[in-house]
Amino acid sequence: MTDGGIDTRPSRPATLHDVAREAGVSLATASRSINGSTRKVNDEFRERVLQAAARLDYSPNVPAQAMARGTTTTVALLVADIADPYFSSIAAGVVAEADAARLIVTMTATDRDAERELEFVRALRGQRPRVMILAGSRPTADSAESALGHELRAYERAGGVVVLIGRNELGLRTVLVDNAGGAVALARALTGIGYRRFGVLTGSEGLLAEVDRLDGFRAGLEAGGGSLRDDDVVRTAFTRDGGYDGMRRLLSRGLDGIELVFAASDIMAVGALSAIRDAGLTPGADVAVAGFDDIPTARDVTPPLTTVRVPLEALGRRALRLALGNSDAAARAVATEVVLRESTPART
Amino acid sequence: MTDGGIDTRPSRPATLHDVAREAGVSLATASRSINGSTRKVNDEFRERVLQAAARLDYSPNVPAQAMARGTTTTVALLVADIADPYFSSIAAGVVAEADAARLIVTMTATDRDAERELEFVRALRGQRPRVMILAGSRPTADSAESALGHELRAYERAGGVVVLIGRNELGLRTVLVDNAGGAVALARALTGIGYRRFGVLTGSEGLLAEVDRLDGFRAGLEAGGGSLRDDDVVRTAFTRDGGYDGMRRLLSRGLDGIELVFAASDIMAVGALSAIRDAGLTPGADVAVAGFDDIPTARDVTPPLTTVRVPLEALGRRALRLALGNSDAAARAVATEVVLRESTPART
DNA sequence: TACAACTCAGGCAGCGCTTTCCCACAGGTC
DNA sequence: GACCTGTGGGAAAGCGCTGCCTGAGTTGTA
Repeated sequence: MTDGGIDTRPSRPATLHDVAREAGVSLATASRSINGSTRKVNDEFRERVLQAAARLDYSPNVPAQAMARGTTTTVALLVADIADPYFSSIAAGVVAEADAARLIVTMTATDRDAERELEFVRALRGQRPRVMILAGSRPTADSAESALGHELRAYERAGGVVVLIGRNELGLRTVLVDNAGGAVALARALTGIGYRRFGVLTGSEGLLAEVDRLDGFRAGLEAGGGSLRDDDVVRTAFTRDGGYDGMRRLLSRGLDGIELVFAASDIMAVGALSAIRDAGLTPGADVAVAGFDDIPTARDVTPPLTTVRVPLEALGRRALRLALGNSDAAARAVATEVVLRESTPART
Repeated sequence: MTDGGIDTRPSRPATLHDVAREAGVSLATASRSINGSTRKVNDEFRERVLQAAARLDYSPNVPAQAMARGTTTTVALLVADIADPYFSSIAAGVVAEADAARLIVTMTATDRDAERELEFVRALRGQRPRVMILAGSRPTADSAESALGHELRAYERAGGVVVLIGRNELGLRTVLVDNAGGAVALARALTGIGYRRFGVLTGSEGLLAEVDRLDGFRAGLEAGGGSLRDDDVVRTAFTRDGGYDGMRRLLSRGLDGIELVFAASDIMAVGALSAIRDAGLTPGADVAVAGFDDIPTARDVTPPLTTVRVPLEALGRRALRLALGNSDAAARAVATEVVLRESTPART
């Protein structure tokens, strides 16, 4: 870490006070020059201040500014799992939008643990973020629920704004995905290309997304003339391995006429594809598969996966816009779009 | 947003002062009770303070604490692209480790733009984070380089610590990946199962990772008796589409005896697989493909991709540990591991 | 009884910044 | 020339918290 002749002793960072002294002006003038207030500052003074700041490598102390101004420039984002493409895409959207608003994003993972989520909300509240965004659907009712609600309400009462993504509770601002509509459209598209007998892999936690997708799919089948028997609905974990296991269960029990398996998320569908292949069958040809979300991988598996595109990054952007008071972001659920690919070849 | 009978007027959040008054103790005692200092506090007093805090929904103002204490609890993380599994995995590691150290992570994306990176470093410096982590290799030399170095050095001089992931410049702390070693091992493994004639898809930006992987692969081939002609090395974008294009170039030019194409990253390899398939060939059988990184998708494509595993999350954890002064994290480059899968069937 | 030695609550001075408020001065008007 | 108005720099009061310092009260010892 040595640096030649340059002085590397840890010295305290330059303060505005230092800059003011160096420029030979008052603290107030220095402040006004650097961050530009409503007040005007003589050009020559400003120039002097700016040069002094550059000379001292001055960088305004954000916490101090926050305190003096009584407001921060922070957005807190709470997701279930950062490495999950679903959430990292949302995060990318939030960050991009925050960027445009010159806000900075702090990010934390709950690991899908309601206890941790509560704990983090509590801790994050202390940061006095302007906005708190919670992504990731959770079971509709649980013990930590009321505590979470209490915490979030206290935060809002103190002037914060919270936005929920993909869940609708507690009377808070929400960005919803049109899961039901997408599932309806998917079912109709599939019946439209000749499928009649279906199976479903869905989660077992009662998440909002799970329920809406299954209900929507059912409704769409009804409209399109497809059929789904209750015991062809397999409940399993909402993960790749869950999809694999669920599909295996279906296969070992005997497909019994099922032509297409709808997995309630793409990662489950990916697991299902592997299970089909491991059983010696060819996905698409022997049994078709469709998913939901359109994660990037969906294009890259073989056969490419039919799915419903959820504009994840847009979801993140919209959440922040909504928080910042952009009312058109408050519109109805984010639209989804059916994407037919080779995992569901047309049946003629 | 209405709330029944409860008062929802935005009121200023409770301060420690309020809590102290409510509990009938001094500010100092309230502070000591809530955050626990070296000083002891009478149990009864503490209890009273804690209850008052709960009653008022008190949440300590972190920026104010930061200022009073003269130190924050923030880690700033700068990555190229949050939605990229490579970076989101690293981020997950950083966040997990930060969590353990009760630090919170702020995250920003540079979009692979050196200008933006510089701008962000400047802005982040103002947050006075304890640690700054920059992930994502960049061309070794460019115009913004010296400015970036200046900024980072100023930050370190003021007591911060910066860690670079996957790049080694400016004499800063670094977490390095053993790209060369992994590539050597991969080449030997591939020659070991019978491959002799190779092609390579690599990036065109001169990134450290690109260079090391290619050099290592060459060295491994030499040792293992494989051959790689200079004009069988295709330089293209370090992305999925770059991989697709590069492979197509190779195919349309004629494979000319190439048995296996090594793509310098998994996403490029995924693109290459698609290109091969689109050309009517079967990846694995007609031409083998290997990648690098072992992103989750690598298992899910068909055929599953042979690659070199880079423990991305561990990389993130290690970066933070290193920053926090855990010296064993300063050890040598993070080891990588060859993972042979069906995209490179043994040639007998 | 007197005094030393502790213990621990409370007072208060900052931390680095923004933002009134005050005031000096320049320019304009009658 | 007296007065008003507008402009813009500087002094100073906080923002919410921590941590040093003071000093009151308690216990122990001679």
